[in-house]
Amino acid sequence: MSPTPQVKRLQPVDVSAQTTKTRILDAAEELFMEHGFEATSLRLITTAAGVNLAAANYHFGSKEELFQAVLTRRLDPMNRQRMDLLETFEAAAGSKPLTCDKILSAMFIPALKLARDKETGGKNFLRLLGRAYADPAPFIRDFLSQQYHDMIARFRTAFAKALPHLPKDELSWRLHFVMGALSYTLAGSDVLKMIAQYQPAEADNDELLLSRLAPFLAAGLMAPVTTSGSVHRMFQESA
Amino acid sequence: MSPTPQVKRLQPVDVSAQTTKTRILDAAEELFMEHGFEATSLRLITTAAGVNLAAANYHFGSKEELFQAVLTRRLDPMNRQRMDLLETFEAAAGSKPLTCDKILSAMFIPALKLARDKETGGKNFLRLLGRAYADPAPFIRDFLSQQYHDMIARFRTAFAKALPHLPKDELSWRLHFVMGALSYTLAGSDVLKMIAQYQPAEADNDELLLSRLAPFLAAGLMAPVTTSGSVHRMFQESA
DNA sequence: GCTAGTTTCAAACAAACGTTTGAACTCCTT
DNA sequence: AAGGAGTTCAAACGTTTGTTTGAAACTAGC
Repeated sequence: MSPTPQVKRLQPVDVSAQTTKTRILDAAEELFMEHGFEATSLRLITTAAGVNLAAANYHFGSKEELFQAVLTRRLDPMNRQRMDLLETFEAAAGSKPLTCDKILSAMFIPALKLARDKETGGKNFLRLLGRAYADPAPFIRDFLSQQYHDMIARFRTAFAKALPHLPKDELSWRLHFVMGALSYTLAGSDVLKMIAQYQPAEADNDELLLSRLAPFLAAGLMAPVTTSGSVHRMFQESA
Repeated sequence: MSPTPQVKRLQPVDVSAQTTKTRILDAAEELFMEHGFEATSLRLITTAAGVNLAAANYHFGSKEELFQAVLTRRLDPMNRQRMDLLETFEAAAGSKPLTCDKILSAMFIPALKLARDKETGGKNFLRLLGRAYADPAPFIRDFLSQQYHDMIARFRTAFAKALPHLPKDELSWRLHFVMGALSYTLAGSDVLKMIAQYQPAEADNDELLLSRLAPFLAAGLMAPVTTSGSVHRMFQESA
């Protein structure tokens, strides 16, 4: 009846073997992505991971801490890569300011690397990240704003050098739009069908997707500053 | 003991008086916005509305149907206004194609009207809409894609006329980015603090917010088409 | 002023939730 | 081989969830 105890270990020293902890993380990553935080139960996660229900609380403490662990696992290295890459670009450019495209590529390339390196996990994570960005739960928003704080500050100063004519507050807004469009695009993948019915084969190709997003955002960042009240004027005319 | 029955009716014919149904809708709009769909219980909604718990199921059938009713109440008229306004602009322009700014304003102005007309409900709804756009729940995504279908199709042809040089699939992507940035910006309001710490007083001013978003998006829409593989090249260089 | 139809109400329903518990089991050290 | 820390397990905990129920309250029409 006992499950063949004479088999001592099939892969005895494989450190990267699917431990209970990583099995939970992987399953949670996929399910949180698919259904969101609230709609995903620990029972669903542990069943998908093939582990006992109590293992989730044992290894991570609570459901919220598990969610944060899922995010940290990949977000932390990715943001570090982004800052490192930006620094590399700046060092290569010497005293000259970087172009917007170059700075944007420092944001996008680590995301692309993540999407292609790990076969399934990477793409799942980017989608999960995009959705977490829009989640109203305070503990998610607080966690993300803390995780992103350094990276955003770093890129803001880089963009400020690239766009010296732009007022500081205007730059902050545009940076906000950039992060929004990026998150939303990553989270998409089915709202996407609503607008772009063409070439469904490329819908899964994150690289082509970001190669279209980058020029769009670069142009937006470099747009001339509008005189305030122009939309207000438009509104008055048509009301 | 009875609540002053001799007062026949204070506002006897006020059709817009707070009926149970609209009280539930108003409370649900605010609470769904604040906590999301899954994290908002019917008990929370009915308590906030000051009505009995069973009233929600009695008037709307289920929680999902209540959510859809909340969305339809304002989304339907807003999208109709958007299409009407676009038609007005096109009629005024005669045979000449509209500018991107003009088309974008046809998208934004009805949203602005909604945000300012009804004191609190409007802003709540825009935020709720932005969050619903990122919600993974299938019934929400299906509902929204159906609600937006006609409007998106209408604006796509308008943009196609304004940007005849743009390939059709490229336009679809950019339209996707526009909707994403718009939704995300409307949903923001606290992720916002993460990036734009300046002028917190204007953080609540949707008009100024959209007046900054519109030029950003117009520039993105009019960006030159990039040769494919440029991001791929960037990636290869830095890897 | 009674009746038929609509709405409100308190109470209960089964199901699912996150978390805890204490015993069983595994594996490494001594 | 024994012991002990680390891990897994089935079972149960108390809440909370969306929804249903049947009686009470209300609002008309005749």
